[in-house]
Amino acid sequence: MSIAEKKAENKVEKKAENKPDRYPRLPPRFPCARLRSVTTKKSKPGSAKSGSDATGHAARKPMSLKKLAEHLDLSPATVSLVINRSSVADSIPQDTKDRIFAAARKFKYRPNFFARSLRTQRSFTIGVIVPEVSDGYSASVMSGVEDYLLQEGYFYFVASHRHRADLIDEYPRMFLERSVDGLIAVDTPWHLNLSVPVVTVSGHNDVKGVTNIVLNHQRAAELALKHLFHLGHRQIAFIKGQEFSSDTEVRWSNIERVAEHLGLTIDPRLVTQLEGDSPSPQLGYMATKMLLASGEAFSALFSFNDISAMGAIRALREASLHVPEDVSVVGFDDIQSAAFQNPALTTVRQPLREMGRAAAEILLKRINRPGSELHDKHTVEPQLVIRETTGPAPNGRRVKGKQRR
Amino acid sequence: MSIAEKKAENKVEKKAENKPDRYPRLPPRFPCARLRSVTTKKSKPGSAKSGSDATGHAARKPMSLKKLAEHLDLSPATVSLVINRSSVADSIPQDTKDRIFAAARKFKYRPNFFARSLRTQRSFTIGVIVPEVSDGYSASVMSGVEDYLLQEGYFYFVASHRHRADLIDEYPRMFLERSVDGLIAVDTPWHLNLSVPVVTVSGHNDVKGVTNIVLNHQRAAELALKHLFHLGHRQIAFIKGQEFSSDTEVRWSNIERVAEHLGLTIDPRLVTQLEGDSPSPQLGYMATKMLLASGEAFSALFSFNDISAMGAIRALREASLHVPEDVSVVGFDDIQSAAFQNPALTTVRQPLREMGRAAAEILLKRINRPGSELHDKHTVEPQLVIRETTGPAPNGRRVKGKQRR
DNA sequence: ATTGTTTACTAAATCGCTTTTCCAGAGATT
DNA sequence: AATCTCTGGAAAAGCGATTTAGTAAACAAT
Repeated sequence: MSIAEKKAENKVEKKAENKPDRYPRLPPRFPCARLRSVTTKKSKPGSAKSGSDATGHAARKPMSLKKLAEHLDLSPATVSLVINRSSVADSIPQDTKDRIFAAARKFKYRPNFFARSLRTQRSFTIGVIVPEVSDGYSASVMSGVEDYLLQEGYFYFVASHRHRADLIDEYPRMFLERSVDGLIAVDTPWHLNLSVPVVTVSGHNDVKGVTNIVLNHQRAAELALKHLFHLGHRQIAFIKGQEFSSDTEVRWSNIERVAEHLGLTIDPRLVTQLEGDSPSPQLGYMATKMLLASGEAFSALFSFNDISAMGAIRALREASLHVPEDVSVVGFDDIQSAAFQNPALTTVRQPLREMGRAAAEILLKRINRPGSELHDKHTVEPQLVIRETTGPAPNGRRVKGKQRR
Repeated sequence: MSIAEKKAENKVEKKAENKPDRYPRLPPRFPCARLRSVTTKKSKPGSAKSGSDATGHAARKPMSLKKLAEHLDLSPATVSLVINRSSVADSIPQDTKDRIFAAARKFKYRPNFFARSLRTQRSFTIGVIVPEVSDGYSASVMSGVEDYLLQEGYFYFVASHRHRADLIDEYPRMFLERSVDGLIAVDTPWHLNLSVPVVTVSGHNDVKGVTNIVLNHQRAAELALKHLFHLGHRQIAFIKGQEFSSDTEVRWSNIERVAEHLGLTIDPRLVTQLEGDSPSPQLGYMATKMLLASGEAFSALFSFNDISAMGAIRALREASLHVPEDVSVVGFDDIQSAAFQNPALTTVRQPLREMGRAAAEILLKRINRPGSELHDKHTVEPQLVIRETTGPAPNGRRVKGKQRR
């Protein structure tokens, strides 16, 4: 056959151009998306020209497997097998492999993602659904998710449902249509039992097949309430999370339980709830206004999150109450700016980034080892960060209003 | 032919099952990703079972075009043409079309995304590159981007480069490998000239083929400086943005220009810069410490963003300086919590969400009408939000330290 | 009766890759 | 000499669509 002859030619050629630079390292089975997979070696980021040329050229005629094989006088099958480091290619001499890698590198060959995904039924993409990207909570979690995902060669889609029930239903379907390999739902009520692995962050519904990453809420409640209790606070007000927030219920029931253990009675008149889905402190401000309007006395306030605590503090100040002299305030989350509030916010820290990372890690594990037994819960620990918004309860343990009982 | 016979049969069948519910509306050419495209009609979100069944079933055997065609006794070509509302299908009787839509609906047919993208070379996906997802600036912009994108049936990938030059180079390439239809770069220096449309938000490099969405920085500088000037401030300190932040330079040069117009001289000793890429107020705190350590007098401080302004205020307070009595502070961005600082922050608002939306809109326009002339700049207007951190300059126009000149 | 024109579809060629199956030749073994 | 086992690779069947270039049948017009 003429192929044999041509191959001989090629071998000569090959020796001439046999540069020692190897084909970029690829992951075991799926080269596409790894970091640094095909770095152009010395293009200075500063030089617009090099970028322009490099990509302009590559984009004009993206090398296909077939053309590459043709050029090498090999079949596409062989090239594919070698490039994917299939064990079937074990019998192929290093020589040939080197030629293949060299050519791939030379022509900047990159497998077409769609073709590949079409064949393999894998997208190396996962879907992340959050209430709102620009919300600090979701964003922190996503940051952790991304961290792990990109490192593992996965990309992710994001969709914000903004608490619209129809979207909470719709987006997962759309993700599925796009053939994501898995889903992460952040702070989103979850009911669906999908055909791909799902991990939630702060999801509390027990749906079979989904893993929930959750905070140890009992511990969180203990940290906050014991802290206040030891400072002498007995009349404690609470701002619960919004109805739709998936942590609201669990958090609250744990607070109730811990309060009982401590012998603290929770006055229902000192409990309010955030209403509305704005990510601004406004909601906490409103809730606190209501608390104050009720005329009930309280010396401490435990708010659902830091953002609402900020609003609460403003409301207190407007009522001429000093924090923490008159009222102590404890937030939740420990967002970046908590430490820089005036006064700096005492808060219960959630390791949001770590939770995101864990979610991604567990998800990929489930995707890649479908057999492994799945734990339906992964718990992380909160941490109390004491700053300036909490202090000893004022004498008489209340700030104003009539004394109860 | 037997096909004709079978068709006749089918027509009878059709009349029997001809429900008036139409196949979900599809976009002109590409049905896949539109919102609400295939909503299951009355599955209550609350019912786990319905979700489970619906998707469990659909996932088991996703209907393919071929099988659908087979079932209809038509060729895949016909079905495809009809479903995509191709004009070639104009000659097909409404009757048949209805049958097709009905069947598609009945079997929940959804075209395989990869197969389709493979053929059409379009992914209906765009890549968004940001410094860091969990940074408020990026997140707000992304929120706007997402808004428009999802509404138009596009999805997006996110990647955070965290200011690593190699990633700034790498991620766009990875996006390209994934065949995104376009790219949005947020607050990221941009040099590449890619084969797909690119829009930057706050990018200031003139790369041909990329559209920059930018703030009117001259106006922003005017708003802030005139405000301070009219309050009597003459010794104004500045915190510039980080070296790597793409707005830093433009913002600063505009401040210089406007200051000159106003007859304000900027004392180089009153200019510091944020260092490090933490998204916390810490950076502004450090910068202000240095400002204070220099011993130079100033009665106002214009900070690069709200986050750093928070840190600055804390540093000032620690130095026993009152805001705004001793020093007025102006931030930038108007993030959600700015209004809830204590005191509430005066700041220059950037319409970040709108900028993101505009970026997405312009990008899609360029993707879908490649011919249209492209404007390389789209400017949006800032707005001064006066709150509590600015006030009249103290007598003598300085707070402490030796008087200059 | 022949020639257009519609009408209503279909065949078949991709898109670019993966992967199983097969196969020819070389060397080793019986 | 016949059989076996490696080696080194090729063929081909998909994956699930899109889309161009037809084509048979029906009808109309000349």
